Amino acid sequence: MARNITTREQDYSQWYLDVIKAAELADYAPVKGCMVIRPTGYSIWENVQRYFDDAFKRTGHKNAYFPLLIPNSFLEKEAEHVEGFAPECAMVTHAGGEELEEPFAIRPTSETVIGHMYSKWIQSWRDLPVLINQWCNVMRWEKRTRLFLRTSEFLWQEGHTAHATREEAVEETLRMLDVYRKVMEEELALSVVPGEKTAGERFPGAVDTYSCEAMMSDKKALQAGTSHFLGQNFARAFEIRFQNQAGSLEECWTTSWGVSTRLIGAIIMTHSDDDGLVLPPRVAPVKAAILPISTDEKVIDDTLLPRARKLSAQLDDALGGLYTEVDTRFFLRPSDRFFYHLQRGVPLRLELGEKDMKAGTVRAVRRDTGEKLDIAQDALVPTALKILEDIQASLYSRAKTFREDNTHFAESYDELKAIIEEKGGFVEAYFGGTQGDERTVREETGATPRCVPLSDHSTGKCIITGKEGRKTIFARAY
RNA sequence: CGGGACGUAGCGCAGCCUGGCUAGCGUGUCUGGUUCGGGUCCAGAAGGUCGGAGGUUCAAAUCCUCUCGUCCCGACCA
Repeated sequence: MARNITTREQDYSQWYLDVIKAAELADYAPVKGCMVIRPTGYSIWENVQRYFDDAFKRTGHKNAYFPLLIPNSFLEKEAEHVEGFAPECAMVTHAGGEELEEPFAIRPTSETVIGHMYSKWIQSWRDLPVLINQWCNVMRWEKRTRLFLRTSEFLWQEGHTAHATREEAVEETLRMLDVYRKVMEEELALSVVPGEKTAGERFPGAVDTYSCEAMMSDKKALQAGTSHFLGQNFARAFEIRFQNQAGSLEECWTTSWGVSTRLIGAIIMTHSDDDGLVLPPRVAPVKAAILPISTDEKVIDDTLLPRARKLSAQLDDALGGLYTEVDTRFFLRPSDRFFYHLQRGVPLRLELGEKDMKAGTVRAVRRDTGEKLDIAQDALVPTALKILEDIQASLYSRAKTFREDNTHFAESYDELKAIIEEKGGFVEAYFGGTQGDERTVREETGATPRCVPLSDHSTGKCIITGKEGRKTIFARAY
């Protein structure tokens, strides 16, 4: 057992922080609530980014960049938006040694500037749809922060689209939600429930908000990504209008959607164990670590290292990138080197020792299960690829099973209370209440409505009001 | 922002109540030896203006005041 990591049972929050520290994913910055994303953590983000970015491009979106500073007046143009974000905005009041006439907000999200620009760019129905995404940092002055899950500054992607019709915009909102779901499941091995947010959980300024809700290994929910149908709210506020084919002016229908570095927190809390980080191969910066093992310098130089390097090159070739690492730190004992890769979540460790050279094999050890097998060196590449795929698949199915096993149905409010208190996890129940009812549930149970799953259209008697309600998932959330 | 706790070596802590040798311990780091296929063992060494400022005192890590910051629980949130 890792002696530098608190067990999940002892203290889940501490475990989470210990895992991050041991894997050197991030560190605290000198500014309150901010973090430094260290190279290993950033590499994970780059992988995550690439999968999403590819998916956005395939659905016709292009990247652009909008400025960090937003005139304060912009935020005030949309009533709900300003109410939602003003309290957590950092403002720039001075520049060039002078007080500014109008303060600038450091963007908490970019609907407003982008809306402003769209109003200039969009004139005609021929200009639509506009499908733009940006990768950037945003700042929200949160009261309580936690590495990756909630930091004052975070990295994310925000897609902003404008359409001619309501139907198109709704379709886009749901399309991107599904893109999120797919990437999260297939690449990050997260099991998520796509659904619609209730009124109390809606994005400020949105007509409808959708999210992908994931379950962490402590059974708490984490909103892993959101997609908003903004209706004509922002188009109205920023005068994003187009002339239709009949020649009259219409307001656009807009959407926005985002995923952030929070996803790294989701990956950590979904897959890792008490020994440290466990990464799905598809997001791991190093998919396989190759460790030549010997104390004999001559053996190392003459046979082990050349072979290790060759295997590494072959594997990189097959993986289509620099995803393997030859660990040449012979000044460490093998067990210390094992431990190093173990805590960094390297999915596959390949040991190459004198015994292996004699037998013509490589000792492969899986991070997720600890399972060891000896692979013929000739067959290493296809076998390693297969194992990596298997790790990816089994991490996903483990996450899915865990989520399903910890999802319960409540017939009544009392039952919901009992499940939240005793078992935790997701609780499905019919709900058709108001925002006030949502608040009551939160105050009395600590749980909030996470989403109304898209896959379940059933209706039933609301556990609070007794009227008709939709199947809704409640959980305590991050 | 409300309630609670805490700032002492990179990290984790003891010492403080009841002021007083050269401020300790674990771990990590460095050196030498030993060991070496899932965190060896032994020896030695480096590393601290005790969060900061002010005060009380012959004397402050310890007592008092202020201040900055962190963590936990709530409210708010990707």
